[in-house]
Amino acid sequence: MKFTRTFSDPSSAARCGVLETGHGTIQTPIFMPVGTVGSVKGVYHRDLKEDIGAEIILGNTYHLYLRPGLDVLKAAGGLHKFENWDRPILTDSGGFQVFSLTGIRKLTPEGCTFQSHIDGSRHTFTPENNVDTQRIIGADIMMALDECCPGDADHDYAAKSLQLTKNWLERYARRFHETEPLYDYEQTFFPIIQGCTYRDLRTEALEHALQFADAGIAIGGLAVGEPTEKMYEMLEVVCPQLPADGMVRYLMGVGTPANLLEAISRGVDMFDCVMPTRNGRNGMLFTWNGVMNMRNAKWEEDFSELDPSGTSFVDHCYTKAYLRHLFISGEMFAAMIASEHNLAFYLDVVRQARAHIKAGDFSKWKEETVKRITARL
RNA sequence: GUGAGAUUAGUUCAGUUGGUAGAGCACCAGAUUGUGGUUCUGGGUGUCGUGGGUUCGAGCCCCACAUCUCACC
Repeated sequence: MKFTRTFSDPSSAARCGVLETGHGTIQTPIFMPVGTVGSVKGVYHRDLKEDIGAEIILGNTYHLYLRPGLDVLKAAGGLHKFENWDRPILTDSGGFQVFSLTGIRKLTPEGCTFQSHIDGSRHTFTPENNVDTQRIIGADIMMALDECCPGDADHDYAAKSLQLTKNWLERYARRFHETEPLYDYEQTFFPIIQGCTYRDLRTEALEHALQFADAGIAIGGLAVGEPTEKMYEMLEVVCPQLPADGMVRYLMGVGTPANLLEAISRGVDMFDCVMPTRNGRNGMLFTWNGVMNMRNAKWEEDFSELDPSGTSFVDHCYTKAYLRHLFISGEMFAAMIASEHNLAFYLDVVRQARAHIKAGDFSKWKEETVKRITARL
């Protein structure tokens, strides 16, 4: 895997680049739709490619390990074949799920044990078996197993948590280099920088993680309860200390469209977030002119097209009133339309960002755009 | 036609010895950041069927009427 920086914005840390994978190249900055269990909920793969323009999607190791399970994934020949997606896939290790979603989990020197949210069965993730699992899934980009430290943790907790993440990273890297891909394309893995909101810990984390990084590195443990300004501050601490060339920067789990633009201006290249799909399923639409809650009564008789400036076909063939009706009626079609629109919008946001970085007017454009897209309609 | 029961929020219903009413769902609004097709937070939106009566005071007690349900001629 190879990352090449192609353009840099003169007035900010924003940059463009190209990430080459075994399933094609990715233009950065990029947003990656989340497809936890092998499906971007409610969206056809055809639309992901042709309408939305997704260049890479996510899968989740925790969820896929529990269901359908490794036997099925192995028999299918990996996740790409299983879900019929021929572009790159990135898998989260499942560390976030194990630490944030499951109440019942226990840390051991070996790894972490947890109970399945499906049937309560007990399982253990270790850095070693996590590598093996992501080999079977066949992700182009595998994520290291880490502990996602809460945003409000004190320094003592965050420091101990970081030690665990560092130890697991070393073991993860060792296993990764001892093993080979199971399928006929290259795999790489990204280390994850933790350290909560503490400058010293973030610096310690990135210096350690860089020893194990190949073409990319992730910034984790942000947008997990800390103020947004703290998140930006941490990006300003971390990004300048990363190599300018050859290493793509992935901010995990972020965020709102405004978060994306602010992070891009601070040097981030890759994003993923459940917000366009999850919030979309709940009636929230993101647009260039602001955010709409499609459940609101004010759309009841608004027969204008969904989003006149939208790039998706759904923006022009359905009306606001119709989508509100579908949401109020609990129709699954509502979730499908909203997901399609939001993902198309997110991909349009990073597409426009790339264009403005290349045009050299990114900072000015970002300031104006953030004001527009954060309005409430 | 006779008898019994019922009538309170959009809906299903609660409402103590009489002190101008409250739950679920729905609805309205807000949250949601490495996805448990969610979850959470806030909001009561009312001519207590109608008209009288008793009472300092009636959703509650009394009378009449209306409507609905059931049973019986």
